[in-house]
Amino acid sequence: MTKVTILDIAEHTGVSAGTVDRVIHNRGEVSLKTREKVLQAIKKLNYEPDILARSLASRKTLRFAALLPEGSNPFWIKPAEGLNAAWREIKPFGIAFEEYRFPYYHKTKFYRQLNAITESKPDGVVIAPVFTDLLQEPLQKLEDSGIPYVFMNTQWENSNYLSFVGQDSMQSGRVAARLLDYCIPEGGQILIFNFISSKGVNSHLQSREQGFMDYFMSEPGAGKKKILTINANTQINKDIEDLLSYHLGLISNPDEITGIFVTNSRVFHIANALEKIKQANIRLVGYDLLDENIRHLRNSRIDFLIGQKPFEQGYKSIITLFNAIVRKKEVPENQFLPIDIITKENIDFYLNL
Amino acid sequence: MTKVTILDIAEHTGVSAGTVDRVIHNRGEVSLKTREKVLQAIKKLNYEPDILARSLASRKTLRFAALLPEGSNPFWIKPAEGLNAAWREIKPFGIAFEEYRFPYYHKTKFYRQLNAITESKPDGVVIAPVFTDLLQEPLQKLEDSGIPYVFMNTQWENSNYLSFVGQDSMQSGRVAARLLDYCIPEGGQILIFNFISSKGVNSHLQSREQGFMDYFMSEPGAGKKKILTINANTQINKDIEDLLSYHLGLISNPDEITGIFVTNSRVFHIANALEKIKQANIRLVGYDLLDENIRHLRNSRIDFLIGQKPFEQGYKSIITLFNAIVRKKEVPENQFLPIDIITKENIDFYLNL
DNA sequence: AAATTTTCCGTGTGCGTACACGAAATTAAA
DNA sequence: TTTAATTTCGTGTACGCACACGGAAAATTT
Repeated sequence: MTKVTILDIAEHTGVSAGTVDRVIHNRGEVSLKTREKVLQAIKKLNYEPDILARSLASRKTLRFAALLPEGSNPFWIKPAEGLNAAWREIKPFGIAFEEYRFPYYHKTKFYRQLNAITESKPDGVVIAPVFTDLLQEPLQKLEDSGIPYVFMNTQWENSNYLSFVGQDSMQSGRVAARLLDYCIPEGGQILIFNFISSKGVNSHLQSREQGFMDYFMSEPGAGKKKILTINANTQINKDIEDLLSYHLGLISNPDEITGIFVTNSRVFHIANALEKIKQANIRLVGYDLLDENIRHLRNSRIDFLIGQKPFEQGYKSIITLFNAIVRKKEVPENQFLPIDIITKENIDFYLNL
Repeated sequence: MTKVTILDIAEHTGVSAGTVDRVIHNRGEVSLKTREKVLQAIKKLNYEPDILARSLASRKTLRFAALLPEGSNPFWIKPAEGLNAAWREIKPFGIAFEEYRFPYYHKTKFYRQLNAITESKPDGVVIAPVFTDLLQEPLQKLEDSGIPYVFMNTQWENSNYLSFVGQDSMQSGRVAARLLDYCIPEGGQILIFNFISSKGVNSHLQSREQGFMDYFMSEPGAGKKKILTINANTQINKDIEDLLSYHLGLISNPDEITGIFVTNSRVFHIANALEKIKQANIRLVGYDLLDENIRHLRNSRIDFLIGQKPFEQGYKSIITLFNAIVRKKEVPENQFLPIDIITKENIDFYLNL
């Protein structure tokens, strides 16, 4: 039960190791006849190359690149850590890795960096496609060079990505809906709060909202709750407070609103505002384990956070490239990460994911 | 910025590769003076061995073993898959792996298998210590042989395990409590249902119950709910139905019980019984993604399941051995996996974890 | 001082694969 | 048929490390 090597199948075929190597790598210079014989022997002896010896002997180093926002945006710290953690593991296999960052809202630099990546001709790319308009052309250039790329966190349908690693946005909205539905009594009113931005991409916010609405449309018995949506284009505390006060005041009975769903990680702004305008007893659900959100979850001003496993998004993206390119495995087109429901009680176990 | 090899530090020290190799492996036959010089050079040049070349050159294969219940118990299928998935990844490094199984309730065979493992003198072991009494002695034999072992799923404090991979049972009880607390109105009554067994180990059931109770003791405003505990030593449908009917009947107002917490994966029994005795509108929380539980979650007879990431438990246990033994890394003493909160809406993303 | 032992160290080979180089075999051109 | 041009294949070396073997140097004994 010893390991089958390249020499075994050379012997078995009556040729030399070099020849076998040539057919394995499709490097030509082998007659069709012997080529067939070698291939048969490979199948028969069930040979599979030793990945260790392979990358030891191969002098060339593969280069991976990643395009993602700068760490100044707190959400993007974890994915970067995941990328690098995965890289450390595959580094011994002769993989180089370079990050290309851009300021979160800076569309121009995003495209510039993407082109820079294409020009550097890496062997694989991870992209967080924060901006999706005008993505067609630079992405096409990548594809023309035959460079595979993985989408991380956000998806861009109209393209031939190798794999997508992230969350099912619409379904995460349904999860949020379920939680609020359980938490608040019949007749309660629910607020959806969208922090939209003219500069960034908001498509996943829409998906989340839609999933949320879907739930209340389809779940039997849940339709009795009224739902109100606010789209806000501000992050200024005072504005948010006023906005909330106004909408809470609109309702005849101010106690009626009993739940708020914030469709992104800015939920801490709402928590702050609710505290300021002295509104307790409103269930609050939002996204992501930012420090400020964690704080509010711990002191119960936020009730649920939905986690996206940002670290794993990065980790898995790199591993996907590795599996596809080095191990030559099939990789799934979509890798949906779990939609984590996080409370004060279980948050400690999600902090590094 | 090229890679530092054993030859680089040999040159730098003025000795040969063989000598460097001897000090790296503490194989003696090196004078104290040159030994020091080599060690300094290693530090200075920041040398770290190439794990690929290392395991390629090393002829010896390490052997890992795992002790866990048979797959006839549905819970233990996933951990076994995780073990094997991890093994496939590290197999190229010359790792062999053997499973030792035992019938879930068969204490004698458990110990017999544990001793068999010890006698086979593996290089690392994963143990699911389902039975903890009398564990002292066979475990001591393992330790005397200097064989490191990882606890999977269950912990056994009184021992020098390398690492524990599993869930914080008590905290998971708190999570369950939080969920029921949110779901049911003030004045509602809650039932804790323990499926105890005279044959198996119940310690984590106790922890879960205690965490559950703790929550209601400490969380402000939550204490207003009455809590009742049932310990059942049966898995016969009729018995369970009678038991539930009886306790539901005990209460003056039968509608008062609005939540049931089942402390293990047998929650499907309760779901079945509730259906049989025509009790809807009772929130039900339990553990683990068994097929029957999933079914009930999907048709809303179970509201929340708490997931333990059984696949990852297996996966991480093997990887932990690998990191400790092959990569010679520090491994954390306790590796608590997330306490997943699972509903109908997000279950699809947890099925393989 | 020679003989013996002990300590210390260098050399060489192999792990399984990649790839360059050149030789042999085949085919095409003369 | 001879020679040149191609095609096809074998050999050798390298990747970074582990380990066996044996030899030189030092320490110890006669």
